Amino acid sequence: MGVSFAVEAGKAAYIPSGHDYMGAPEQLPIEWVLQELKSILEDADKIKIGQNLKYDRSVLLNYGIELRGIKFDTMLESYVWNSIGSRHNMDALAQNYLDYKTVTFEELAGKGVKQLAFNQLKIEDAGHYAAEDADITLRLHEFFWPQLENIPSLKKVLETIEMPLVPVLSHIERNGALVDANLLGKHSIELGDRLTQLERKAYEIAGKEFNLSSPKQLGVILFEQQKLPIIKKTPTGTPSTAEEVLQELALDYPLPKVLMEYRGLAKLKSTYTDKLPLEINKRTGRIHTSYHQAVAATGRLSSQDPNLQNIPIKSEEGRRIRQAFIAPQGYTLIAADYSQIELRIMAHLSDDPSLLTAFELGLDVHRATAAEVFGVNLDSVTSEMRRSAKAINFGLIYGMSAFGLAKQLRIGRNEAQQYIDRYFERYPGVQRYMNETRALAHEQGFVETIFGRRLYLPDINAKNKNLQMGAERTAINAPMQGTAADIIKLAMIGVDNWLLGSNLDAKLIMQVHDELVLEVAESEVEQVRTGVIARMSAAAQLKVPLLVEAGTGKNWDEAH
DNA sequence: CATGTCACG
DNA sequence: ACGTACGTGACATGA
Repeated sequence: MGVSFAVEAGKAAYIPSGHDYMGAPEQLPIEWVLQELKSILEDADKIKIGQNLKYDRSVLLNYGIELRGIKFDTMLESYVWNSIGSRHNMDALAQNYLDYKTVTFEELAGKGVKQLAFNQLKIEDAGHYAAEDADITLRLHEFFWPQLENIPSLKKVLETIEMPLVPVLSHIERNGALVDANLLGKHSIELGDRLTQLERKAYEIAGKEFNLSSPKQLGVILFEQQKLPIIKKTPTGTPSTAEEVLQELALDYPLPKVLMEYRGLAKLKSTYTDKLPLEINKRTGRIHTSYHQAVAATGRLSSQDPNLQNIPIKSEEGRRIRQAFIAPQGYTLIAADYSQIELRIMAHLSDDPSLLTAFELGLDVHRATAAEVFGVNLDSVTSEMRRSAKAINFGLIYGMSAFGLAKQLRIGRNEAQQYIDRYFERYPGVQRYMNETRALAHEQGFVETIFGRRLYLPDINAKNKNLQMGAERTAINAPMQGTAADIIKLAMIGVDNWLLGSNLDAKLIMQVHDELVLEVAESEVEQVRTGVIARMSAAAQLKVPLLVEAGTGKNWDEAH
């Protein structure tokens, strides 16, 4: 509809172009406006400041303009400055940091079905709104940047991680992923049949029909009609019908087992096999998610519309959904993921000799932990011991309690405590690191990743002990989860820039926290695989090697 | 729009 | 006595 900009705080301009309400004045054609601006927008030496520039970059690219010189993004400045202080949309930032109330789009255009489109807004109104956006963005930059410059680690996170990542994410979003809608359609029909059967079975056991997808109706059947024991309550005090409850009830009663199967399949159908085909872009024939760079407090990305970071994998049925993510004719998918990256980061941070040695020797770390905790040789570790050790390792990353471990492993609390005690005896460095991290969090009110990204913990000294303990768990977890996020972001920048500067027919199409997925011409698979592994492994120099495993295949499941 | 549930790392 | 593992996003239900 138009372009707004500002070069000096307090002054801004709007060039209207596409407004077409009754009586709208004649305007410059957008193609002409952009042609005139093209040389500035594409000049890498003319620095650009914006709010969520990934979006602007993409819009401009639709008009054949490659936005260069993306130097500062106020959304990301805010996120690096304080990832949880506020939401990072411009209206909130203006309110929080400039004490300025912006005109919201709703105030201008109304809301609901009667809301006006932007091209229906009076040029005077639109002009004020759009110019204010530009002005406020510039003022926000002038607020954030001097403060970020004062904290070198934050400046570095912004300049070497978040800003260079913007075009990379834009590339991935625009590349999109190819999905076989036909295959998903067949899967949907099959799931539908199985759900109908399960429904019948449930009605038979219950003696009447009810909506299996309604926790409320289900609660009546289970706890009032069938009088099954209440194992857990939801936060509102109603009896819970969650998976773990059903699992326990299933030991003694027939209906919960049917419900568990129903829920699992219904989730796959409603969220994935039915919906993903609808997300395929008509023009490109591919699925284009949006990656959000300023949502997760720890530094991770999130994926939305659709979320491609929670595509099923754990069940056989789930893997069939991954099989629908395919490579086009002549291409292959590569899925490269970091092996145990958070535990490796824990080894690095804690400097624990046993943990460092385990990774240096390339041991199966859960097996090694089991050997230590249960006092046996590596060769004598049973699968049960390994399972327990794995739960302990994950628990440590999450800042677990004996209670949590006991629940996870379905063992007594005392036994769980013994496991933990034994672990800390064998890995004293880890215990020291955990204690130091908690103390530091209390002292300074935030924790940091290896790269200096901060996570503030407003509840770390709260009177409410639950809040405080929650903040302590976050304090333990955030440096590991956040450092892993920093590392893969650096790897993405390295991989994307390498591919762009090469003649390789290969592109990034997805990121799933510790995994990158690429679509590569068949003839170049080995070259790209080697290059990706090298760049992911070299994204950071830790005291332990960063192991990357990369598989290939015609679909995402096969590539794992 | 809140709630409960469940998919992923 | 109570609540207790970290981080997300999407769906169906029902008020």
